[in-house]
Amino acid sequence: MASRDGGQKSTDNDTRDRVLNAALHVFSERGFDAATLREITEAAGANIAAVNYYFRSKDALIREVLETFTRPGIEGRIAALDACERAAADGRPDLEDVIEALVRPMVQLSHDRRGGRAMIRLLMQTRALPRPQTVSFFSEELDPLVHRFVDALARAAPELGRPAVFWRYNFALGAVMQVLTDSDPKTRRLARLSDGLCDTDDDEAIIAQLVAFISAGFRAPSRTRVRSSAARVRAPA
Amino acid sequence: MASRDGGQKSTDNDTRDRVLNAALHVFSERGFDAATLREITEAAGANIAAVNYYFRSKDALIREVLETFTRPGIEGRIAALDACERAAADGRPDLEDVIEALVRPMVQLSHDRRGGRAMIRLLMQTRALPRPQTVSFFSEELDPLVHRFVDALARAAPELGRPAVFWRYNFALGAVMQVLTDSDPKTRRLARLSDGLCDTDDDEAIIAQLVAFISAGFRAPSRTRVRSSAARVRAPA
DNA sequence: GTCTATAACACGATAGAC
DNA sequence: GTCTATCGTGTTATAGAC
Repeated sequence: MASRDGGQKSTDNDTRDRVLNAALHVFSERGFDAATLREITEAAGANIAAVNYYFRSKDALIREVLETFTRPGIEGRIAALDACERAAADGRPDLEDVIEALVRPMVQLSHDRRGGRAMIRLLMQTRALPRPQTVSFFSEELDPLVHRFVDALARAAPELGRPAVFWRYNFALGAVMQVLTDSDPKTRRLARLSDGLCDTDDDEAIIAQLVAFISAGFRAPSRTRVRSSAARVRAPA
Repeated sequence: MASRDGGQKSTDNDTRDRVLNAALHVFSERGFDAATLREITEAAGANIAAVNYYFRSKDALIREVLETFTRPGIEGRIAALDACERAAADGRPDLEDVIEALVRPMVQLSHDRRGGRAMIRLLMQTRALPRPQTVSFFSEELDPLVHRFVDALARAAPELGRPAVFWRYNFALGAVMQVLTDSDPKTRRLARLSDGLCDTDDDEAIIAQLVAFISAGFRAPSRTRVRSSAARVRAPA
């Protein structure tokens, strides 16, 4: 896309990489709209015109940031899923293992100061504020991953119907994203609320809690719906 | 709740309400930064100067939108929690009931076209992109609610340690937010991914799935951490 | 490749007529 | 209360010197 012959870029371009990195961090902290190219290039120690030279526009820069930094997280989860499917010779992977394959790469990513944490923040933003471009990008990149996990989970919890697996995969993903968001050093909401009871810097603690919670959730029978009535209170519209 | 004499505004002001409503919707669809006062007033059928007349600035308008439209969701959950605590004479509320008190008001809100859905989107945005003003506002308004739920959940699941209750309350909240986001008519991600298997318009189905998943998660014993090792694959940084 | 200078435009805010 | 007109600022993007 940029220049060079083959199509991609040659990695020895210092300025381009510095801008790309700065863009990731500024975007993640200020949002795509509020972040300005001036902030980004300033943080990168580059000139404003550089972004127009290496990328074409702000939109193209956004796209490039997503494409560049999204890959590691996806590959991490694919690798982990591969591993735990290989470990299951009978084609019935262990439920805990599959869930850990989903959870661990994301949790570890969230503590990576070199871009992982910023990428997680960006992911949250694209979910909260869908733009045509980011939405299409993420669905292209992430949909296959979702289906792989849903398949694995369906095999690991065969008593569950396929719709239930879909629902619960989403619940699981939401649980992860929530806790990563609330563990963010920027806000530390969970640590503050729990008065320090929850150590949001302890990867293994987070993973252990998540795996325990989620796998129990997946083992719950699909409910045939008969409720006690007590909590049936209408929400004010 | 708005006001009358005490200092605020008299509710029979048409233009002000129209601007406030338009602001909610435009903010929720475009984000606080991208949304312009021109868009908002145009959508409200009002003049640009109106926002400066009734509110003081864009920032003040944001604040007012949050304060006005945040209340129903909070009150809904408080009312539901009150009800299920009253139903438990022995001070040990039913776990499913507490969880439904958390879940039902939010799910129902998300299908309210009159502002609830927009409010949910806004909530997601403030979580994904914390600004000083919204962060302080939400923590003032929502922290007490969190503590009430954590207390109730701790009584409903007495075998769980308090840290575990905090972790899992967050997991639960994340599960809800995720499924509400993916059920949003704007994106319909879950319906698309599941090829229609999940009916994201069916309140009761969503609630049933959520309650089953979350309560099972809360019933899982706090894990004493011994893992099988299979899925222990390092994520690429 | 990098920089300065600037074009072209949109924003929030407000003054002042009605 | 409502409107028009405009000010001052900051934005992306680019032309052109180095």
